[in-house]
Amino acid sequence: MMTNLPKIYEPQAIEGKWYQFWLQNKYFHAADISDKPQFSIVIPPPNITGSLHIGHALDNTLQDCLIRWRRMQGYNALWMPGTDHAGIVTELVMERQLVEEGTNRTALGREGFEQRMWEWKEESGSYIISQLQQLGCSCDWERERFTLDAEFSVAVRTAFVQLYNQGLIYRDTYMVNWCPHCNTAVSNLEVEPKEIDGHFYHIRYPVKGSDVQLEIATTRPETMLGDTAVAVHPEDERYQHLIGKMAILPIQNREIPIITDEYVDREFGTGMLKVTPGHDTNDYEIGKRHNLEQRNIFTPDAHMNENAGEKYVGLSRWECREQLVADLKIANYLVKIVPHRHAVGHHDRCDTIVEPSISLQWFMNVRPLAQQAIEAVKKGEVKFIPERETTRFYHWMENIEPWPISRQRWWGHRLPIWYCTVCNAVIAAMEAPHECKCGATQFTQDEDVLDTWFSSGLWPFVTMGWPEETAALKTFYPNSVLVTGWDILFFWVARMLMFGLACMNEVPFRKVYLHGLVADEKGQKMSKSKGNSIEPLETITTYGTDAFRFALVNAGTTNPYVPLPESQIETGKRFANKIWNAARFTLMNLEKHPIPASERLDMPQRTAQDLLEIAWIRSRLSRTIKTTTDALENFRFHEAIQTVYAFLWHEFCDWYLEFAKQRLAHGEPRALWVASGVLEQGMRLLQPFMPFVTEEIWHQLSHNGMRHTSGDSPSITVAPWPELAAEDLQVEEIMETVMVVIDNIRSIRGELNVPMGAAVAVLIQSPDATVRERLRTYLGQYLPAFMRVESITIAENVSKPPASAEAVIGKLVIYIPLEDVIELESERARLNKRHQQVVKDITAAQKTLDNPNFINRAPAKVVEQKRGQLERLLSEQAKLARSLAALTE
RNA sequence: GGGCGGGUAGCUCAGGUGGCUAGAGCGACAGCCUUACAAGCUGUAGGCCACAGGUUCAAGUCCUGUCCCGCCUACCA
Repeated sequence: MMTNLPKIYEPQAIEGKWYQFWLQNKYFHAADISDKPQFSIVIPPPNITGSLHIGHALDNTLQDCLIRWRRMQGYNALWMPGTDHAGIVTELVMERQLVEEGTNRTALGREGFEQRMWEWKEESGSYIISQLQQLGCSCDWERERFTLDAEFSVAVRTAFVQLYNQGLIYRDTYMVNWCPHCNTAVSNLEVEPKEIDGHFYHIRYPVKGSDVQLEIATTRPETMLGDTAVAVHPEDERYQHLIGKMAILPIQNREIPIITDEYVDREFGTGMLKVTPGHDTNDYEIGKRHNLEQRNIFTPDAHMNENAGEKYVGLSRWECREQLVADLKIANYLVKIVPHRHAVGHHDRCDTIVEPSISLQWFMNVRPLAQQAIEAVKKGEVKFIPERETTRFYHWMENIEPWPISRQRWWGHRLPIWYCTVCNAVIAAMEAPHECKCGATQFTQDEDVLDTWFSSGLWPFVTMGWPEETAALKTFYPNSVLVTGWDILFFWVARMLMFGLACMNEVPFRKVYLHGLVADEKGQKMSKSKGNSIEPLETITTYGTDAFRFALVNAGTTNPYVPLPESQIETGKRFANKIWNAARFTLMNLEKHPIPASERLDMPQRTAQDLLEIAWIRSRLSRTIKTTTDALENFRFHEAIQTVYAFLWHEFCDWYLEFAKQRLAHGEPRALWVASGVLEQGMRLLQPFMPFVTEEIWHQLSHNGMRHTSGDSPSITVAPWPELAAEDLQVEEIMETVMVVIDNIRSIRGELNVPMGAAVAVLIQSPDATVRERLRTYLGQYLPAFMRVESITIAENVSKPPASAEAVIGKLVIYIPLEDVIELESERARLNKRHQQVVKDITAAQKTLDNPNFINRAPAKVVEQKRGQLERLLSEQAKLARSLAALTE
């Protein structure tokens, strides 16, 4: 038998054990074919080489709660796990590692580099998985996938070729965001505009055959080396005479036309725009409209190329800027430099300032798919929670631009594109072609790899076996829910939707729950680089996994930023300890009072013999089950855990167990037996949130004489979700009457500092026979659970004993004679405070009831309530006034 | 420039479709080692629900405006 349960809950002692138990018994496994209803979630695959950060912890805890809850409800619940190769980020980390080793990726070569990446993946790849397991995640690990595994490769090629054949994937020369550090094109989404303090450089451009000098403002003087025009607004009166003339580009002394374009803002700067079609998106558009030359002045790593002129070749962008400005100044072309704050695009992965450049890239025309996705959402095939995200989604999708999908990198899915070495024909195919239509048999495969989001966009169906028509695909697609942070709505969610519609002809998931990002106490997003982040594993070691999960779920609102103060984790730890001790108490007493075989603990309907507190706790439990279930249905995680917390702590522990103690003291163990039943159900309710401590307690209960009410389940993980018993409003109302009286007596004792050991006499006066009857029956049973009681007197009329404290609750009055302790002053103060409050409430209620419109228009029920309230208040006020008068005498 | 979210106790936050006296956790104060838990128990204090109007019998909740804070988004060089 037990009794050696430690007084303090020790999470470290049990967590590993239970996780292994769950794994060994395959409780997390979902069947491909099942009679049960399906429920499926795919994990947002974490970076293979990453480690668990606070954002993962929140995201995965919420998913685990949903999966564990549905599993208990009897769903065939699949949580599909896996990892992402994560393209550029991963490469960058590896590159840093290589530099430390004194080498670099060029030295290794493509094959050597890829091999290193795979080796690294093999050795560090399971790290993040083991961390997810420490967090308690109940993924179906047998199914684990990787976005770069062999099956994925087939799927990616299949999708690519299909989209290519539909004309949705094409190759084009276009202006893209170029990252000079990563040496690749990136998409708009990967560019983060950041405000920086820069300058406006005002530069003079002479006009050919004239003394006029144009004054042009720019934030990037070095790009003038690529200027091929100067533009003004067609209706700008100031410059009409210059239109069509040639300007002379300083330093290079190149002639460039002065053109007109609607794009130019007359109000901004000098109303005159230098046009650099090769390195500015807007200028590129202007250039196309006017057929201007596109001059590329940068090398891929953003140094100046030969087009920049001899003097500048080889300089970096910033060196060139400095040199050029100096040269302009000497040649007297520089008018002034003024400080100017503006947004500059940075590559989100390496924080390098991107260089818009023209290059030959592969694009995906996402517009038609975006339209389909919008329609699917409008038809309700997918729902966003919170709803406001729908607006953001529409806005993005309606303005979507072609997606550059090729990356000049090595770690990723290589484009399934081959070029004929003879006729340059472009062939998209699953494998290298054998023969070109020109007869040639030699091909080279495109060097580029796909944007990492291309493959993760296929995640919901590739993980289920696509392009094969597998049973899993049939069973689990579309997924039930997707849970992720709002910050990757466009990156990932939108893409999955489009790919799902393109490849499966069906949305990938029914609901998308977008939670906030974890922030510190100042509302700043937690991140390692800011140094303000909570380390999940350290937290788990210090507080225990369940405590951590408690805090995460409790914070899991849909606010854009969710603070996670340490105190919340502390609360989780205390809560775990609280229920641990409730179990300890229950078990210790069950040893002395074993449950007889005839006893039913499964919360059936109330029977006439039931003790009031048993009927009450049953009703409260039932309400808790209902509220918790409802909250989970609607993704209100905070409400769900708050409900269970409040029930277990403040109803079960604070009241019910105290009642049970009282019963035990009188040799009546039944309330205790029921306590074990309530606790068992409470553990089941809490299991999705705090799986470890609940499993431990649940087993302790079963190994120590308690017969479970959850059938033959071998683990709480697969035990049924608690079922509703009937709520009993009358029982709750009776108990409420008793509790209010007890609260008031406690309050008197507390305020008047009555020592714990002192027994009190309680006199209660009530004009209501029903109330008197209830209190006569029950107060004597329950009051002694909380204090020493000398006697209880209940009557229609009670005369106030001398030197007594009193409390008035509506028409009911409680007197407690306290000859030894009472101080008239403090008693008067107490009553006076209450009296003032009552008078205030009376005024308000009176005012409402005096309004004829209220009587006429408010629902009868509301009017009646208000009248009842006023009546009670008036009665209370009268009694308080009388007592105050008596005290003053 | 456009859009979204927020402003409720000292702090962090709850407050489905308006309706009894606006809640919780943490913190503060006072008192308790009451035989499950001092990581506990009991009691107390603390709110012009940002501000100003409006709708309504009734507003923390709905509408309009204002002021702050945060975020997303946009081509102002």
